[in-house]
Amino acid sequence: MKVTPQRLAILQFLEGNTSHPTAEDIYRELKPQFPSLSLATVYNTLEALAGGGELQEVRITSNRRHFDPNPVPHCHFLCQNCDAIYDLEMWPEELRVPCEIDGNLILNSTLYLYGTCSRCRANQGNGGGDNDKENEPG
Amino acid sequence: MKVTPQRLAILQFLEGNTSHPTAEDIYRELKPQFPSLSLATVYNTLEALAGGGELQEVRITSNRRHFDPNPVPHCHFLCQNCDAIYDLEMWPEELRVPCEIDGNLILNSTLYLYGTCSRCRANQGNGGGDNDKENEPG
DNA sequence: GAGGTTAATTATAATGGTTATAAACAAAGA
DNA sequence: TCTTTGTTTATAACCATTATAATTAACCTC
Repeated sequence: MKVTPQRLAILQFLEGNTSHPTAEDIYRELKPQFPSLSLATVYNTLEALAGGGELQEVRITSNRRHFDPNPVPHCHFLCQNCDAIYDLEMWPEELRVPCEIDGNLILNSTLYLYGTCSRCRANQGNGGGDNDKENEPG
Repeated sequence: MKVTPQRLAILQFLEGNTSHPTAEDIYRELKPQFPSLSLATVYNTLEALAGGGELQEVRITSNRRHFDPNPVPHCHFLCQNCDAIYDLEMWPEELRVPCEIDGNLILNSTLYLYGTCSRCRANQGNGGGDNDKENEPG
């Protein structure tokens, strides 16, 4: 796997990033610095990194793939009010892989939670708006 | 919500069905008995039933929605060898909803497992083929 | 460094599951 | 039976993702 400026830029953008961006998000962010960057390159790079276990895909929403540079198993929480995706460190004991359940060999697992995040709960309690889709977590 | 022959047929097809069909699967199965049936009707009906909590969507594969008539929380297991989806009754204690984690209100959750099913493990042990995509469970 | 091989990047077209649309139709109640 | 209202149907649109093929750049060897 060759080292290219595009791949370095994508890796650098993802490093420590907890916003769970989509390929499109990454493309939009890097395009100004990399006018020649192609969306296909972003997809190719993410595919390669995910395949190598260096990041995980997050399929918590119906129609988009998000990406998380943290490869350690943890669960993801989608706030259905503001659409933000949060990392939660909780991970059930039963899901330590590899393991065996009813004769099946379990090699991998995903755990997605849905509800209302603490920030939105506070806003709603204060009589704030119902649907703060812009208020992503910091 | 009106009772129509199409909806009854879809409900009847799903009742007790553990094969986790897609909308397309249901459409293909029912089309012979219902020549006028439209794929859009299948989607509409599934959407309505899922919204009413009478069945659950299973988004265990990358690009297709599967449906499960069993609304009780349980986890889903995809065999990456034969592509079959199995129900597993295991459900971690921590995932009983509603609950609260780090101040977030959790209302719903999904748990997907990936690996090799017992049937494929047995086949592989016997020197059988690697990729029995046709061998769906009975 | 220069040359050659091989893989990556790019722009763009194609894919395909799902959703939207609007007209035709049928269920349920009066 | 009539009317209203929601449903079905066929089809077009949507849009995230993938495939394609030509161009370009990384990396190895000399």
